[in-house]
Amino acid sequence: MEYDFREIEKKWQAYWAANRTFRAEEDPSRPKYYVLDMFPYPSGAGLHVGHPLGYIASDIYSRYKRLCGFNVLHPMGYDAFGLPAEQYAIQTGQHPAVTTARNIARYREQLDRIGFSFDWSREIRTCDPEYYKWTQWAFLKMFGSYYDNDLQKARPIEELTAAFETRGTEGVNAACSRELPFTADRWKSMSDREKSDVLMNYRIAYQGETAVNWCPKLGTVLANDEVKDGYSVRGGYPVEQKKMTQWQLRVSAYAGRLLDDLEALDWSDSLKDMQRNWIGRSEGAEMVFRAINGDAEYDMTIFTTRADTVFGVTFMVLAPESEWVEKLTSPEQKAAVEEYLAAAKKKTERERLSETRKVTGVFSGSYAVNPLTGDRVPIWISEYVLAGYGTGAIMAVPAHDSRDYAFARRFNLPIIPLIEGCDVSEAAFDAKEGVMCNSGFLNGLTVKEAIPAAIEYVESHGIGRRKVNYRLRDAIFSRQRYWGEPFPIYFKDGIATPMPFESLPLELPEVDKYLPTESGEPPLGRAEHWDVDGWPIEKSTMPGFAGSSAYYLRYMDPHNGKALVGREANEYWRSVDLYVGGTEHATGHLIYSRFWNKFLYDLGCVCEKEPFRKLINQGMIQGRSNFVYRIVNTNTFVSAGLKADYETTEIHVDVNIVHNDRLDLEAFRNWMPEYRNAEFILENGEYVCGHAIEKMSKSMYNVVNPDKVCDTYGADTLRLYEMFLGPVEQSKPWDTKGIDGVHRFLRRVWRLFHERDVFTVSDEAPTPQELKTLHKLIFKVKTDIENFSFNTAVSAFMIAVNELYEHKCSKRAVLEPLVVLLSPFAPHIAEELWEKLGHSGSVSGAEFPEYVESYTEEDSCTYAVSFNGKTRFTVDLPKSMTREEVDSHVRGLDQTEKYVAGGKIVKVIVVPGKIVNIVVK
RNA sequence: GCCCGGAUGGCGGAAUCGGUAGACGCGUUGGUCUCAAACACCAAUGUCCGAAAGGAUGUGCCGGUUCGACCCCGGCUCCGGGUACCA
Repeated sequence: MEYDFREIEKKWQAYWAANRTFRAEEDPSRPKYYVLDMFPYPSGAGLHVGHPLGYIASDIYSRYKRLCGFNVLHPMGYDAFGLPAEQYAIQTGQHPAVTTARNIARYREQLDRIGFSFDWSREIRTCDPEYYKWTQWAFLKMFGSYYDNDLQKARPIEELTAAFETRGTEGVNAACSRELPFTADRWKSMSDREKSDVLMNYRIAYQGETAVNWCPKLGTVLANDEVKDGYSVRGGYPVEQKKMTQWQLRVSAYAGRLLDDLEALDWSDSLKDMQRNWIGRSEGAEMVFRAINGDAEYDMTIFTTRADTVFGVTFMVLAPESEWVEKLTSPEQKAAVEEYLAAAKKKTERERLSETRKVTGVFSGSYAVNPLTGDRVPIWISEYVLAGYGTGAIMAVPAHDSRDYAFARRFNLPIIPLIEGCDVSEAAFDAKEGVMCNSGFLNGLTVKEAIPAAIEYVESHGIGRRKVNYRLRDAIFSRQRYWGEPFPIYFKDGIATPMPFESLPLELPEVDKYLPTESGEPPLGRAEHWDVDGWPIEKSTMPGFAGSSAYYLRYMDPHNGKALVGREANEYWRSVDLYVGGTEHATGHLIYSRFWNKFLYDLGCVCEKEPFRKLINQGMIQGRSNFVYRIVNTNTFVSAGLKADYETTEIHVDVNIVHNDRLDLEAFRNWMPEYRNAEFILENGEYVCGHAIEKMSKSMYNVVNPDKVCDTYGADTLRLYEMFLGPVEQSKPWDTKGIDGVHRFLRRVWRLFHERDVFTVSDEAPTPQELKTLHKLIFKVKTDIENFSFNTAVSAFMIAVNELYEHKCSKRAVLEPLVVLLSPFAPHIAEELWEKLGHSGSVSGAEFPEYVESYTEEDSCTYAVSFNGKTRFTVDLPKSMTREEVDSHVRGLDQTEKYVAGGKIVKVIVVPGKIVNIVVK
């Protein structure tokens, strides 16, 4: 019987489904292990061979953990709300729910063919009302909470209201958008509307005006991580800055904890670094400068990390969007300032970025008083100061900050050097080193001493205070789109009012079109009866990251109608032990999810501080594109080797009609009507295509479908090959060159169990040699899986099987453990062989073979003999030999004499089991 | 600019602790089987010199530590990722 992978794979996939082999149940008698993949967005294009890479790795790990006796939770679901389905709906009028369901069915079919051990009974979809009920629930909880900076945790907003009733903002240390102190009497005199506005300043989910990334083409706002280089990540449309009122999540309140708790996580250093940079902690001081505009005077606070340079302040700068701009513009400068603001406002985010380092600015007409020197310095307005960071105003020290330096040069402002011997004639001296001068009481101190000394002075003189700032901004949480979770909020007399928990889910209403309304409202503005007792319901929907922020919790208890996750299920599964996914989520999903989890932790809803204990980032599988070269203005195509002789256009050609870079001419003519009559200029009778490594995408015609690989080679070959390609973490192009080798290996495994196509295993006792092969493999596979080094594990299988094959070993005592070892990697063939070995039930119920060290021990060991560091020959010696015995043995060898040749042995170095190094003089 | 990775044969990649560099697979070449092809199997395969034995050389570049360096240290070059007026 030949290795018929088609039959075998179909048979066992059906078996797993029918027997619910991978169903997980809470079982306190067994240790748990939770393996999670980042769930996919089901796009219309289906899966390509790059998508399953991480799923295969996590599946191998899950199956391995099962063999080790763990109760493994390994679920899968779909991140089903999102832009592409909505845009497709706009074009075709088809309801996104319909296309999404269709795409999910297709994904499921493709996933099933690869033989994953998912527990499908726990499947979730973020667009399912029974699921997004809990997304809405969490939002309402955030709406009903504030962040207490003293306790460092979220608390019910009622506690804050109670504090306001008795003492106003006195002694309240809560995260807020802006500090607006008031007394208890003032609070009591406020209208409901005013109170609502005040509370919005503190809620963890709040509505507030802020500069947002507005994408006109998509008609929606976007979060910072959804914008890259001034374009939307989805779609690639230009994005501009705009001031708008939006729902936001006070993620910034958690910045410190998000940073500190990173330490204990088993994540790669590079990913932790990305998050650290994104959170961007910087230690410094807030300092108050007296600002004077004619007769009016104000206390203006700035933030600096270089309090030591305050003696070198020669001007101040405000962000164009800063609220100080209005107060500090003098009548004489009003026209100039307004012109500058208008020009700045008109620029798109992209223009602002492309004009990086181009210095612009305008004088406000006001002055500030340096609190340490009493000097009056001018206040300017410039784009290089950001409204969203610090206080939106800075003290400028051109001698020691290159941005301030560029500005000072451009507008001829004075530059005062503060460090002995530094040269500021050409550039600023940014380094935090040297000895201070021109700095009053700081003179003579090094910079490292001066910074704390300056802060201490400032604090003790009431000029300012120590302050830690974070770069991390609050997340903009509303999108002007249809296909997302509706907000369970309505506006009663204009006051944002939560809908009761019992009314959830608030289901997405039907609309006639998926476009904004004529008056510019989001698509939900088209819904009929989108109100509560006549009060309008919020018309924005939640962003993509809402549904993916707590999905790992829902898998623990997916059918619970009373809670996101029941206490018992949560205390058993706790958190994800292993999370596998791409680095593209480093500053998005992985921040939001950690924030969301911490919030639920504060509420006592979950028992772990962090959602994902260990994280593996799988690399991307890139496409390998092929090109043909059309001679300009003809329908003639010239082979790659000859294209230099012609003027040609490079055209992507479908990689599925190219084999080993040779074009299938007939298939090409049939590919598209315009190539029907194509002519070719061949080399050696073949058309050779050009190639390049690019992102795998439909438009590059380089997409390889896993179904096709399963058809020709089988799922087990696909799984092994994707692992064999290289380290999981590494990005690599999909290149089918080596796939035959992997397939050959599986056929060889099959033949190990068969003699002339008849299943044959013997009960003979294995030889020491065979036991050694087996136990070396057990050890290697175990350590490789635990280190996520699947490529070397596959190599180890190949070596072991080659050795067994050479000795025609068909002994049960060797082959049975081999099947178990192989089962995480190639589960279908393993199940089939396991059954043939006489077992009933799945191999996943077997035990991982125990490694016996004594079988692999060598009685002799090989020494490599080197002279002056260069290895010359090797010698096998008994392991029992002592260092001295090896020494004298090697000295006495014939070969040794040859290499000593006239010289004298100075030193012999013996490293047990490794090498003998002989130094000759 | 700043932060983090990486660079090893014709190719993908091994070498997990400073100890025989190039495992394993692909490709290539030669051979066995076959009427032939496919499949399978065997052998060779870093580079240079040599018929061979053997020798020289070799992990991006320059230098250092060490008996010994792909690995550690210092200085570069190039490539990839993140981030970008964050005061």
